[in-house]
Amino acid sequence: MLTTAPRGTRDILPSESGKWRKIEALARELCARFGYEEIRTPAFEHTELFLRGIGDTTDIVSKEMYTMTDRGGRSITLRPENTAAVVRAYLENKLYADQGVTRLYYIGPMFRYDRPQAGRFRQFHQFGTEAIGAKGPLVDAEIIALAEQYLKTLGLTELRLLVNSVGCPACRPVYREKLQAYLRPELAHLCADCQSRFERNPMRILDCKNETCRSIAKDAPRMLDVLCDDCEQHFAGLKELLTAGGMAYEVDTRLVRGLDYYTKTAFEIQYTPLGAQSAVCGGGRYDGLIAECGGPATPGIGFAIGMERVLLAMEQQGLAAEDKMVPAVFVACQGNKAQAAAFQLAIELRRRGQYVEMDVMDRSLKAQMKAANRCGAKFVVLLGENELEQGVVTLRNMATATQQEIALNDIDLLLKQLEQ
RNA sequence: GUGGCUAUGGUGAAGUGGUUAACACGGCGGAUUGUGGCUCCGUUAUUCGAGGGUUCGAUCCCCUCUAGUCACCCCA
Repeated sequence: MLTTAPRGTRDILPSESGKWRKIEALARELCARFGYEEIRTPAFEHTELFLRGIGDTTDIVSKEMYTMTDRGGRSITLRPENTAAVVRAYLENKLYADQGVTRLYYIGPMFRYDRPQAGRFRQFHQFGTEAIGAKGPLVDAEIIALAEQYLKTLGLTELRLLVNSVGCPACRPVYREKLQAYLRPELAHLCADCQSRFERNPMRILDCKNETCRSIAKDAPRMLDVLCDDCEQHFAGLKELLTAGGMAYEVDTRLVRGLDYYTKTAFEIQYTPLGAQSAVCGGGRYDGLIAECGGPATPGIGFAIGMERVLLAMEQQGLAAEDKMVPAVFVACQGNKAQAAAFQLAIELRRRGQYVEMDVMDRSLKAQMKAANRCGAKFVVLLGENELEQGVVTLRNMATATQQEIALNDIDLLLKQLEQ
């Protein structure tokens, strides 16, 4: 127990953290290009925020949240996703006063009490963006472009962009009734899950994998046929922009997101070889969320990308290469006095900006040379009793196996030689 | 939350109801006097995920737990 991380969590070790820095750096760079600025919100929020924001009948809220009472008697919850929290911060800090649209991004851990599986963790990391304040399809397209560009720039292929419209408060209830009317005669034949979905969220029945449910749902009315004029125009506009932007997409009328706040645009980017956890990016529009949280009626749209899944996909495609840091020089020494002098030299070189390796285990010179070779150091500075007496240092070029002596106090010359 | 499979050293793994748990990589030390990469030699698991049980005896059999993995579910 003491030596085991909690279920569904994992350590990101030095051998992997380089990959993380790489994909995080690209996220930041791309966001900068698109004008999105970073926001960092707390890892936990008042439970109420998620109940209201995400919807208390959703799976995420009803069975996957890490909720606890703090010592002050407040119910707090580790964030299972970050859109609700960003909206809260947006309202609390009155960011709407700044300008028309507020473009934000975040990178950080999320928490869901799920059964762990490849690509599914209890603590996982999302890179997400939110554009709050614009209602037209242009932001939708912009944000989809950002997500797509991110995944493609990482080198991923075999990506599928799925889009759909889930309607709005004007047309969704109409659709919901139509769908229920269609399904009602077959209700008894649906699987247990779908029977409970019938009242709660009938649209989810459409993407049930149960065969009977599938065949029943096959000819069900489609949301797209019932969209109100506003939603229909919005969706048409989005498709046009996606095409204009050179983004290949598929309309998936069954695409339903699991969070209640979505309206109009819903989209997902899949990396199909990942199997059951193929959804690498999910997002959509949430025009009602901000009002639901007590703010002025304000439209918004965003997406979230699962970093662990991105890394998995990259690994599968052999893209997980990372550049290892190579020291400019390895300072090797022999003897106590020489060790002190070598330490002094190493510290000075580091002050001057060099990556310097040095043995700290009193190992033999031979062992130090081996270590120098292994870490890929281009040079070794050798400082033994002989050198110390003469006030010099032996500089060995590891590739050519040539050596020269340099005055111990001539750091500038040493640095110059290291440049070669 | 449901079902299936799995669990041996730092890593990849072989193995058997019975006195010493293969092999490979890696690590460490060495192959004359202060020096790497190749080669060679030595060394590196009182222990087989944890806890119980069966047995004269279990890493190999049974149970429970824990963890991983796959499918469902859910989602990123």
